[in-house]
Amino acid sequence: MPRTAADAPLYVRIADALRDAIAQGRYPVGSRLPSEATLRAEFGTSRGPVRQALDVLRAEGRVEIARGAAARVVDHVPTQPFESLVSFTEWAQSLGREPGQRTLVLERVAADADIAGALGIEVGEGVIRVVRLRSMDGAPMMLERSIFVADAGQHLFTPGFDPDAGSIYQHLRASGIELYRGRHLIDATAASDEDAALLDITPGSPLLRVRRTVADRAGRVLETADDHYLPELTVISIQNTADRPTSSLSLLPHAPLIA
Amino acid sequence: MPRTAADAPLYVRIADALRDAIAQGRYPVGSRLPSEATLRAEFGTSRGPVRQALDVLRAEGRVEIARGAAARVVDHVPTQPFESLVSFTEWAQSLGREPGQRTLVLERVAADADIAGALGIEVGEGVIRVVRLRSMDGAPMMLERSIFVADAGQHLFTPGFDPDAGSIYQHLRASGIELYRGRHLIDATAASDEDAALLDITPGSPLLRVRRTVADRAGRVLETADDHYLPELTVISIQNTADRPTSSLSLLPHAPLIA
DNA sequence: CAGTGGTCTAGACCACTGA
DNA sequence: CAGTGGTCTAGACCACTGC
Repeated sequence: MPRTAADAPLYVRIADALRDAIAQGRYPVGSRLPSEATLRAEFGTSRGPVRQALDVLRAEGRVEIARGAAARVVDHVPTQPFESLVSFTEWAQSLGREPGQRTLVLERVAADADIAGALGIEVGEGVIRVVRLRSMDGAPMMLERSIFVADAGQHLFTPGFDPDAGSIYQHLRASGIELYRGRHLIDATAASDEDAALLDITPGSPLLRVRRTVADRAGRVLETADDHYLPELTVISIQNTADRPTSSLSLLPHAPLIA
Repeated sequence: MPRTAADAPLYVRIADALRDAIAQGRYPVGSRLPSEATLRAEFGTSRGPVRQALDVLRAEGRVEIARGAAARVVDHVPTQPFESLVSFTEWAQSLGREPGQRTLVLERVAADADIAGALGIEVGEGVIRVVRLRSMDGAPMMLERSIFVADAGQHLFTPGFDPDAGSIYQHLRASGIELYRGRHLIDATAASDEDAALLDITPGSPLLRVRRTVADRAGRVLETADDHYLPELTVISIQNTADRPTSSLSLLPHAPLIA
C-alpha cells in the first residue's frame, strides 16, 4: 500500500517512492539513484516532476546531485520537522523516546512589561503561565517556562485536558490554534537556585538555554518560552555544505530581543 | 551596473534583480512582488525561470508564496552562508564588525586517540593545533581550539602568513584546500581554569560550546574544533515555519560523536 | 564521447484567493 | 469570477562527468 495519497501531486509521490526505496536499502548510501531519464520512463511522466522530486530529496539532504552523473545517496541525518523544534513531546516521539512531564505551574496571571513586550500585548493583559519539568525515558532533561497569550492558553484549562498526559501543542492544534512560525535563541546560562533544585544539579551549573517564540501565520506571537536543558543530555546539531547553506539559521552577537 | 555576471543563469539574474529591488525598498515588507505573468513579460522569458527565481527568494526566507496572490515580501533575518558558520572572521565581517584574534598556540603535534578519532586518522599522525582568542570590535568573545589534519594545517606555516592578521579559512581556501561540509554540535559547558583566565571570567561560569567538524566534498575531515563563546555576547538563532522546516538542523539527546 | 544533469521554452489545466 | 500560483507536458540546447 503506498504511503502517499493517490491524489497527491505526482512529484510528491515520486519523492516518496524514492525515499522509501532508499529507506529499504534498495539504494544504499553511496550508490546512485536511477537517472532522470530512467525515472521518467519508470513513472511515465515528463522531466519536470522527476526533477522536482529529486529536488525535494536534495533539500532534505538525502541525495547529492551534480552534473554528469545520477543523484548519489548520502548518509542522512534526519531533519527535524517544525513540530519537533517546538514540541518536546513530538521531538521525543520522533526519536523513539518516551517523553514525560510534571506540571509545576499552570496559572493565569497579568502580563508584566517583559512578558507584554515579548508577546506584543499590553501590560496587564491576562496570559497563561506554564512551568513544566520535562523528562525523556524517565530522566529529567529540561525545565520549560512558557507564557501563552490568553486566547491560545485558555485551551489549557479545557475540562478533561491533563497537561501531564499529552502534548500541549497537539492539544492547541486540535483546538484550532495555528502555530506557524518558530524562532529559537540559543545560548548558555547558569542554573538558578530553582533550576538547580528541580533538575538536581548545583546552582550556577551551565545550562543550555533555548528561548522560543512561536507565532501564527499572520505573525501574531502566541507563546514565548524559556527552556533550560541539561547540557550533558542535549546538544543541537547543525549541518550544512558550501552549496546548500542552512536556511534560517544565524549566529548573532549579543542577544537581540524577541522578534 | 548589474551585480550579477551577464552569463549567470537567467533565473539567478531575476532573483538578484528582485532581491536588489527589495533591498532598495521598492517592495517594502508586507507588499507584494509583481505576479509571475508580469515578471515573465518584464524579463521577456517563460514561466520556468521566473518561478525558479521566486523559489530562490522563498528558500532564502525573503518572500512567502501562496496560491491566489503574488509573493509577499516578509521581514527577513539574513541567513548565514556556509562560510559564516565556519569562519569567525567572515562571520564578523558579514555583520559589519571588526574581527580580531590573538594566537596563543600554533604547533604541530602527534594525534592522540581522541583527535585521531575525530579526524578519522591514525593515532600518532601529525596534526596542527591552533588556539586563538577571538574578539569582535576589540572585546574578547570566544576561545577557539582547533585541530587540522597535516596537509591542510601545514599551510598555516606558510612564510608570510600571520594567523593574527587574516582569516585561516581564507588562507586555506587560497591554498587550494576545499572546505565543503560543516557540522556543529552546540551545548553548554562550564569554564575551565584556562577558559576563565583567558576570557576573564570566573571558573565554572557557563559558556556556549560549539564543536565544529569541517570536511571536504569527499567527506574527509579536515578540521575539528571546540569553540567556547561568552554567552552574554553570542546567541544562536533559528527560525522556521510549519511549511518550510529548517534543513539540516536537529536537536539530539546526548552528544553523538563527531560524524 | 555517450550519457548525465542544468537550463529554458511554450504551451496546458486546475485549485484557490481576494476584491 | 478574474487572476493568481501549483502542477504537468514535450520538446530543446548546453556543460560537464566518467568511462
